[in-house]
Amino acid sequence: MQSPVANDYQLASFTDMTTLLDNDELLNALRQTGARITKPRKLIIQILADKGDEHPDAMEIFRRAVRRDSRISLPTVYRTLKMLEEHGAIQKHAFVDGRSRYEPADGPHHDHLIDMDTGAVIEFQSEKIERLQEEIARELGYEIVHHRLELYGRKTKA
Amino acid sequence: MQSPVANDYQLASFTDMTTLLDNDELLNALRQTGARITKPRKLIIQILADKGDEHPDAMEIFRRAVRRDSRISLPTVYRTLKMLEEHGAIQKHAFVDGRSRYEPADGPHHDHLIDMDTGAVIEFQSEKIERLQEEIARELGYEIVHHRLELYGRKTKA
DNA sequence: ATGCAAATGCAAATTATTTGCAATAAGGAA
DNA sequence: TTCCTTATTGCAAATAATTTGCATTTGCAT
Ligand SMILES: [Mn+2]
Ligand SMILES: [Mn+2]
Ligand SMILES: [Zn+2]
Ligand SMILES: [Zn+2]
Repeated sequence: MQSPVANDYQLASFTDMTTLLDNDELLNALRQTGARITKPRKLIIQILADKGDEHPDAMEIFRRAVRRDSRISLPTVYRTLKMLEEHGAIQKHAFVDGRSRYEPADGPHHDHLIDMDTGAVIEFQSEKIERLQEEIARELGYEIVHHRLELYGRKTKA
Repeated sequence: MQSPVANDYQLASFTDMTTLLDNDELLNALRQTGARITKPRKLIIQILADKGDEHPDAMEIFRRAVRRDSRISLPTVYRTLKMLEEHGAIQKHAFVDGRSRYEPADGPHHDHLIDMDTGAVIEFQSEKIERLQEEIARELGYEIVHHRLELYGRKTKA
């Protein structure tokens, strides 16, 4: 089962810094930019930090938020997500299914494998692939600003 | 300028089979499925086969079609594109900019590098990356059905 | 406590794509 | 060729995700 050479990739399960996002680190940073720390914002940030099922979309975040404060609105969820993304605190992914999904931007870079049957999102990282991408871009005369790598597949049966 | 080892990737400029798509091959295949070869369909297939600027979106295809027959409609363009995609004759890509873009599905697999300044789409292929993807999926217990790899970057200055 | 700009909620707008439906036309039969 | 059936079309309206206008509320510096 173990390959002769060290594995290139690894499952992206980082150290559990569950509460890193909502801890005042971010709130203070936001305050610094002149942004106001409102109740809806704190709530949304908390929800994103709660590593439940990963990569929720805006509607799912909205649902979870409503549970805790029914006065929140969907536009505010979108506005807050955009703000957090511009601040670099979260990342937005658009998988093939339409909606955008979000995740905290702490932890190292990784890409995704989507289970086509269950919708599950599995994270992985491959230094080799990252390097090859850089190399390819460089030889084409380009500098990569960002990239998108998604594998869509099904569990191997048996 | 040439690297010491053979290049893994290569620019995806295949043999120029410009008229492969619209030649009766496809039309007959479609006829076989019971589909009718209508004027709008022939037109759209021609447009896709005319390798002009690559990866046009539905609206662009619609514009080009209107030039040759002003009676065509946008829904018909979408319907025809969907049909061709289901038939495997074309591929649909959704880059970060929203709209979906289409290209004939002849030629070998390749991925894309998008010039963030000009919007230009550069094709490339890397056997190594493809292999690594397979390997990663396999070790995670998955079989890849399809994938998406897009590099977004800018021309290296100087 | 006050005041004001930033943020919110609601309704309406956007954008890309899809769908309902009556009219048209493809193409096999006669 | 002409007929006939039914797939396909064009148009208008519907979707679905996300965004925006605006009057009202709220954070927070004074
Ligand atoms: Mn992730
Ligand atoms: Mn291509
Ligand atoms: Zn990556
Ligand atoms: Zn590929």
